[in-house]
Amino acid sequence: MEKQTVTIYDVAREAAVSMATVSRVVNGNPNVKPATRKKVLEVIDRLDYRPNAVARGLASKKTTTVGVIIPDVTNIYFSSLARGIDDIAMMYKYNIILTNSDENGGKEVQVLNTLMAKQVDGIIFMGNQVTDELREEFKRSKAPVVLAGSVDSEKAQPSVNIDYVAAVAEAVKNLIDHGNQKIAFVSGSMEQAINHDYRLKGYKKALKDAGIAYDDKLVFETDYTYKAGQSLEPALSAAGATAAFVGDDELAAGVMNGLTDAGVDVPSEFEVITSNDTKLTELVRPKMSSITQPLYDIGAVAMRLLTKLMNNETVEENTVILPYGLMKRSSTK
Amino acid sequence: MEKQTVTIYDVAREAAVSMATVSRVVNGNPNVKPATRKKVLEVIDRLDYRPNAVARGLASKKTTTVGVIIPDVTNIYFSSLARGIDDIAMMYKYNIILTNSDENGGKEVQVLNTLMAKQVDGIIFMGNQVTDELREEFKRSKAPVVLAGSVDSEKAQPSVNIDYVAAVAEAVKNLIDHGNQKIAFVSGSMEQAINHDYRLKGYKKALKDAGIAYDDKLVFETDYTYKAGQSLEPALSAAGATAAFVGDDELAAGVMNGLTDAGVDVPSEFEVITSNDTKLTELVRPKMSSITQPLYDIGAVAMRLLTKLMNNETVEENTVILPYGLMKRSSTK
DNA sequence: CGCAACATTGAAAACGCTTTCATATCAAAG
DNA sequence: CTTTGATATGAAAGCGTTTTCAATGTTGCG
Repeated sequence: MEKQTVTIYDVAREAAVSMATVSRVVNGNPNVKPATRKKVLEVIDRLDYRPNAVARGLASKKTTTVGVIIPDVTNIYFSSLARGIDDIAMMYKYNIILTNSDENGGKEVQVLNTLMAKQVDGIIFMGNQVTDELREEFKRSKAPVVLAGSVDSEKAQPSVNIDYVAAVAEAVKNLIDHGNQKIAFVSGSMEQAINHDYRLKGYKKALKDAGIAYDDKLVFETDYTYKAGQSLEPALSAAGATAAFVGDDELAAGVMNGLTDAGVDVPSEFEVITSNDTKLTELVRPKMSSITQPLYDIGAVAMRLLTKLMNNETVEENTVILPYGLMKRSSTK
Repeated sequence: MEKQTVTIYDVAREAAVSMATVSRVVNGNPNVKPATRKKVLEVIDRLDYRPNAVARGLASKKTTTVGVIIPDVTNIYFSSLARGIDDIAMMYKYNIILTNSDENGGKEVQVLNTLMAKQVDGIIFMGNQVTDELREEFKRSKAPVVLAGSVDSEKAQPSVNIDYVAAVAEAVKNLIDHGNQKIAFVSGSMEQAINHDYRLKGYKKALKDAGIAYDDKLVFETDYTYKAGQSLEPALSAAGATAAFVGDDELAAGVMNGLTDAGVDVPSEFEVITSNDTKLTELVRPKMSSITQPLYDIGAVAMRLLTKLMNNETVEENTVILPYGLMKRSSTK
């Protein structure tokens, strides 16, 4: 009892018009006599006709779906962006094919290829390591690609971000102003552009401005997990750090809880400032001070930018920088 | 300079074979002489041919993509399921079209329709309120639908869940065993089947078993947000509750922090147990005791079930119940 | 060597729509 | 009435595959 599908042809026959006319009314083409339109609409309603988007995609070469590559949906930072992306996408009648990449280069390339095979009209990429291979794929893609909350040292792709260098510098300066001399820099892999090309740069800048020598013993490269942060405490203390800038909220929560559990009081004995201003910052105690980012908007703006690109509209600026801020909560003095 | 796409026809011409043969090698059909296969493969490689999935979808009536309806990606409970779904989907060569519904019936119906228009091969639905309209749409869908971590009182759809009634009953019994007599039931909308048909039932059962009278003054219906939980404190105290079962982790974190901030000590003065065992339970202090659920697995199993359904394999049991547990952390005595 | 049986291949018809181009229709103008 | 310039409509050619069916090759065996 396979359900029978009604096609545009059925509608045409029943309404005694041509497929072309049905297509016109379905697509809102104005060149249809109102009476005809009405007649067709009635038949469509009666037969419960629903256009087949696949056929449409083949004929029109537009699928109204965009691919979204995300490191891990489970990471609030990225899922917040994703939410912004999806909302705007829906607003513009696009759908999202979402795939987790785990920031794994091989997987990313593979995913990118299947997205292209599926003829997505555009792609939003999140992930902070754009390998050469990936960059090549981006180039060969006929669908525009925009990076959201992610940077590429080559700056080849349109992207939406905040000014990470300035934001981190400001955050670290804040820590310095509180009298800290030994400030740890805790982040994910240094291979990621966002860490070595932006955050670390901001960190160094703040130190330099304050006349503090850079000491790579204070740089902790780990992964973006709660556990990783939690187990960092002994090392942090051993290095003599009295404060830390952390590149991810979950990681920061781990760091903070690890400290607290070890009897180090935050913020009186150790200050922590984090980067992404996700809801996690408010959940933990003490609440975490953070660089603030318009997470939802980064996604939303990236998607909006993508719609323009897909539409061949000229965009004034391919690299958009959204404003950041510093939110003082209770993990800093 | 529109990028030129190479089609199966180009490959056929260059390899001096028919499209049919190319199609065969692309699809791994064994009826091709090894020599021919090799020749075709070389041409494919040389021309960098990539099959157009849309055309393929039209011709084969299979798109290898499934639709996923999620209340909000930003909610860790659901994003954890989504992660399981995506991983298994990828394993079976499917892609995911992900859309947020905000549990809004109208939006859900609309989304469902566009998914069907896009000819998805199957659908995974998350959201705990299956309206009649939605149920109708499910029925008319020729793509199989499975509910993940979500229940429908009608039990019409295949689904993957835990035994909510038993789990909640056990959680509440635990609270009772600690000497609590006035236990609050805090959840989202009572219109959701999971709340009124399952959790509340479990709650009542536990009370009854312990000979405690049910008092609807202890039932707090709110929304699943941190803020909502946080602002519940005065009401909770006013009702004289000394413990609470909460239906969502973020909400529970709010409840707990609200209590703590108001000077009520958890767990000595007030115990809290939550439902979803997401990472949040470990982030907050005190860590939250929770019903444990195999979140990732719920998604994974749902997707696996869906693959079977899409494949017309006979499945022994449409309604799968995964095991739950109780994890004692520090928000209960 | 001849033929059955099977392995390979190709031609062409779908798949369900959009879009171009030509034809028809029609109201207003001459 | 004819002519003209829209305005409406239809025919048919794609879009890039899969798939069916028939045709052709090939092999083994008597």
